[in-house]
Formats: sequence, C-alpha cells, structure tokens
Amino acid sequence: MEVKDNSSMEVLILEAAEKLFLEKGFASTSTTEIAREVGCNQALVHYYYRTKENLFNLIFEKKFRQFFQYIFNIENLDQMSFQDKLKRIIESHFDMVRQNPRVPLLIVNEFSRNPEMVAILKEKLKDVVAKLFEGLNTDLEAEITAGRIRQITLIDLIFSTISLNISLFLLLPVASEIMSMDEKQREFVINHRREENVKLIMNSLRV
Amino acid sequence: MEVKDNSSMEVLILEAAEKLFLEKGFASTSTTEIAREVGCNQALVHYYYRTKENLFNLIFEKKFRQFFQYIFNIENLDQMSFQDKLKRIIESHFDMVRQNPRVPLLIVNEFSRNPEMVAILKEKLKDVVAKLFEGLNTDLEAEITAGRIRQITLIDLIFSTISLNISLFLLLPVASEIMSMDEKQREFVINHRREENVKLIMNSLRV
DNA sequence: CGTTTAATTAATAGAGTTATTAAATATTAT
DNA sequence: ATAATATTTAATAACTCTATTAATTAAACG
Repeated sequence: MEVKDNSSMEVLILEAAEKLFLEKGFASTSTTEIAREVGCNQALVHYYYRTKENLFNLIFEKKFRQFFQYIFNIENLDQMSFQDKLKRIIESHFDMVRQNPRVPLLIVNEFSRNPEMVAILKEKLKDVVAKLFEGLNTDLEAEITAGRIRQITLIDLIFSTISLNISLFLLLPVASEIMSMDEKQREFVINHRREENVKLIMNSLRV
Repeated sequence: MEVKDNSSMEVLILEAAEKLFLEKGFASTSTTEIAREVGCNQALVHYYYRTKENLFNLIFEKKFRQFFQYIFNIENLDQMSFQDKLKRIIESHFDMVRQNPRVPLLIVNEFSRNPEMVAILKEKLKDVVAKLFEGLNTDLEAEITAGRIRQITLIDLIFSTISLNISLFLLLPVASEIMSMDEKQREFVINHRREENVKLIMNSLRV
C-alpha cells in the first residue's frame, strides 16, 4: 500500500509490475498484488494492459533487449586492440548485470515457461548481434594468426563472459547466506569477482 | 494421465512431483497436476505429504544435498597432485550438473522464495564442506608457495567452477534457441564446454 | 471368516486468481 | 457549463488451487 504519486497510473503500474516480476517471477505475482503495490484498484491493471501476460511480455521484452544490446553501446571500442576491447566488453557486461542482477533469472525462467518468446525476440536482435560478432571475430582471427592468442572461438569467449558474470549474481544470494556474509563483504566479493572474471577470460587467451 | 504402475503411489507421487517441480518450479506446479501426472486422486498427494510445501521441501532438500555433496564422493582423490584433483573436481561437478541440469535453477529460485530454507540446510553441510576445503586449501597454499600457481584463493576457484558449469545448463536452452541448434549440436557444445571450462580454470592458475 | 487398518476417492469449504462490466468520478473540449 | 471522453472503482463471473472430511474400496491380520 503505497502513497499515490503524481506520475501517471499507467507508468506506476508498469514500474510496480517490473519490480514484482523481477522479485517473484511471473507465476507468483498477481495483478492484485501489483495494484496493491501501486495503491490502485486491481481492474486498473487490466484497463491499461488487459492481461497479466501482456504486461509481463512488455517488461520481459524491454529487459531482454537491454540485456543483449548493452554491449553495443560501449563507446570508443573501435580504436582499441582486441585485448582491450574484450576487457571493456567483459567489464561493461559485468556492470550491466550488476545493475540488473535479477534479469538473467527472469530470462532463464521465462524461457522454460514460454520458449516461443525467445524465438520471437531472437529475430529482432539477429542483425545487431551478427554485426558485433563479425567485427570482433575478424580481430580475433588476426590475433590468432599472429600467434598472440591461442586457438579459441569468439562464441566461447562470449559464453564464458556471460557465464561468469551472471552466475555471480545468481549465486551470491545463496552463497552469502551459506557463508554468512554481510553487505560490506558482499560488496567486496562483487568487486573482487569483477577483476577475477576479467583475469580468467584474458588468461584463457594465452598460447 | 499416465498408466498406473505397480510401484507404490507414495513413491510415484514423489517422482512426479520431482519432475514437475524441476520443470516448472514451485508456484507453477499444482498438487492437482501432480495427481494427474500420476493418475491418482488429488487428495492422495495430501494424504501422503499433507502439504505441497512439505512435498517440495523433501525434494528440495534431497537435491540440495546431492548438489553440494557430489564432489565429496570422488574416489582416489588423495594420491593426486593438486592440479589433477582440481581437474577431477571440475569434471565431476560438470557431470553432476549435466545429470541434474535443472537443479541449480531450482536452488536459486527456491532461495528467493524462501531464504530460510538455505539457512537450515547450510548447518547440515557445514562440516562436510569445511573438511574438503581444508584439505584442498593446504595443497593450494603449498603450490602457491612453491611458485607453481599464481596467488589465488580456493573460494575463487570453486566459485569459478560452479559458475561456468551451471551457467552452461542454465543458458543452453536460451542459447540453443537463439542459435537454432539441433540435438547433435547441443551435445557437441556440452562436450566442448566441458573441456573449455577445465582449460579456463587450469589456465587461471598459471603464474 | 470377519474385523481392523491402510489406501483411495468424491465432495467440498474457503481462499485467491484473472478478467470483464457497469457505474462513478475526473478531465478535456466545445 | 455541458457534453464527450478518459480514468478509476465496485461488483462479480468463472476458474483454479490447497487442504480437509467423510465415505468407499483394498489389504492385512487374528
């Protein structure tokens, strides 16, 4: 039960829904609860977004795009060496996940609930992803040919990056409970793992 | 709607529940659906397990233990070098996750639903985990002192291992959809990433 | 065999869910 | 200010879900 804002209800509902869907997932969040969070009538949620599924899809699509497009917004990537580019990509990706620590879980869960959704979004991202991959891949191959990097595929590098970065935030709640960490320790671990993840990937390039 | 087995209903219900909870999570699985899967009356689920929560906790606890104890069952770990031990642990952990690809998601999701559960199970695993850590840590420190391994903590090594291994199976459904992989390609990727994960960690030890 | 106990089902209370509809209130435009 | 439109709410239909109870069927036992 929140105090009503002067912002539009339509937006407030979207924001509350985003918060709750990220916190508790699709199935455990009801439109009744979203309305309660906003402080409005439950029917209003349906007035603006018709169905819960609709509302969820809007949020999911936004988050999914954000998650995959973030990398492409890194500035001044052109004039760097491959190694520097890669380092910046890993760090940027890490920072993005840090700011959206529950998005990976949302995506993974949504996929098992509704696999078609990803198929739909895939089409929309195809070009953007392909473009980045192309550029980086050229650089990578040049480095390999020059013998400065071991034989490795770009896909593997990206996969390792995503794996290491997202798992930290997936596992941290569980790990910090098991290891009884306080907020300060968690903060330390996050910063430490940011460096460690970069080291891991960069080290894996060595011949 | 399945054909009734001659196995006991109690067990069949547990098995069906395990299957469904792993597939769809706690909130999206109903006792009605579990009963339908077994082919019995819905009240029977409650007759044997009283509440859905109860039934879930039984399964969760089993899976959680399995997940954390697997490592300790590796045989002939004693007479190996630290590097060989580590390699075996990474591979064993990978194989365990491969056999239970949905367990990590179950654990992560359950934690955000009910953080106390992990706190409870933590106590029960404390000793076992501490014991393994102690042994490995002695080895690791000896290697570092001897200058054969860079300065790194055991926690980091374990964390990286778990991260890389579980993410593969978390991301594979999404990734294989995005990249339109068939079963054969998925199989190839899994075997390839098994090796790649070992390489990544072992490489990260280099001075 | 009959009787006690266990397994299974039908029925249902009670709560919560999504989504719609009609009525009430607020806003905007003429 | 009045009509037209947009926003918001109350009420409710139609489900589904969990959990319990009483009744029925099957198994075990003396």
